[in-house]
Amino acid sequence: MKNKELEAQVDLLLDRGVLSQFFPTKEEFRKELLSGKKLRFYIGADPTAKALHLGHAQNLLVLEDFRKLGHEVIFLIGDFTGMIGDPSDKSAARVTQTRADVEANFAQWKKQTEAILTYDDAENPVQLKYNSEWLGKLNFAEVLELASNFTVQQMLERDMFDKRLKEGRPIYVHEFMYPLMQGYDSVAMDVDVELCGTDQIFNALAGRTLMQKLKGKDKFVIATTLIADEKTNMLMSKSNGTGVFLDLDANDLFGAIMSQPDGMLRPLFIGCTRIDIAKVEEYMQLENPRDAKIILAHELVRIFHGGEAAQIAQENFINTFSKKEIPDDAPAYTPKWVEMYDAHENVMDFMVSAGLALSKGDARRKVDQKGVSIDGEVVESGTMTLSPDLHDGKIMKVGKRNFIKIVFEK
RNA sequence: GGGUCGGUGGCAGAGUGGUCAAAUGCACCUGACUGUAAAUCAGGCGUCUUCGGACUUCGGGGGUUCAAAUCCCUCCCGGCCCA
Repeated sequence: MKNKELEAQVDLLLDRGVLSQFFPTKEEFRKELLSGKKLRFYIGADPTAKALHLGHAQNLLVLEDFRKLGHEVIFLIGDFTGMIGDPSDKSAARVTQTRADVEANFAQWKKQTEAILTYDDAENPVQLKYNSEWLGKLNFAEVLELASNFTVQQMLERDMFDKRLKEGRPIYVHEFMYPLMQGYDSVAMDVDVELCGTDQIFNALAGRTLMQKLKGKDKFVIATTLIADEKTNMLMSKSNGTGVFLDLDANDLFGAIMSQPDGMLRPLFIGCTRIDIAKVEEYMQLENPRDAKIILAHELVRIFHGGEAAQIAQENFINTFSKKEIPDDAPAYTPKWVEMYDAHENVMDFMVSAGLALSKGDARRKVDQKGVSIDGEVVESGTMTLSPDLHDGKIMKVGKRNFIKIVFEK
């Protein structure tokens, strides 16, 4: 009886569509999961940014799923590997981070992931580890020993290196070490399963090799799909303008989801929510994709900020964008008194000091382009001064989504 | 060690004495259109401005010139090839 139930849960997870590649095979992994053994899973991330994004969230949700199945799970902070940088781009290769940077970043991460990872479970909490703990202790001889398990040709098989070689771009020797380090993480933690994105398979397999050679153990590598637009195959990323970071507040997160291209809908539903697949397909059939997007946005905000926040964010969004109403929770800002002119700031200065424009020039441009309005009335001149009589309590709108309430001191 | 090419705006990448605040693409901003978007179209995208212009930018420093991203010197950094 119990087995049937487990089997159903395992299959639900394996077949959802988030997990796309299994090493050695999906069947063997499934068998292992059903064997009743408690497995040790891990997923790693380099703390190179202040905020995690939805791609991380997708993978962490899977980690949590396995935790709920009773397995031991480790969230590995790659503080050591982060100092070298995954060789995905050259600039990252030379960023060195201090211990303080790493810790500051991770403090943010923890806050961002508390909604999806259970750090405080009494029986089986998500464990945190830092890979500097073991990587920092290896001496040169040990590193050489590790390196002797691989050939240069094997390293060159990695697409990234191959591509760079062909393009005549540099490959630094220490970058070859990256897969080695990530691989050693597996050995040091003696894990049974590594979860990663498909872009990390090469590194994870290096760990599989090391596990076999050093421990005589077969590590599973389970890769999640990267979140990508179904129509264009464009990855969700900051540089494509579709990156969604987990440090957004409820309103901004809602808006960020709503501004995703339609092709991102299904991947996000599948990867970043646990809404039933059949239900997801139902949503995908809705006549207006916007409605499905609202459901998605609502669900994601609910996951990260709670149900109430999701409701409010949704109402704000509909009022602000669909009905073009002005949100009533706009942050307030007080115009400064300018002694020299014996008056309050003009519109441009106000925009700059309230953070609505980067510079006075930027403010001027926005006004010239009719992008600034106060209570729905377009501001024609940037030199118009704000006065308590005319503007107190009114809402200034800059662009489509930036609002500030003008509040004078009484 | 030798040779050679190079370091330009958030990124990629033109420009090689004045017409350069520096083409173009991406990213970004504003407007129009929409389903919020995407796509498309229009405009913008160093700072300040009394809108005439002023000021600061092309790896660092120094120089030549009426005039330098562009020429020279020097330092720093990198690619490629040969050894």
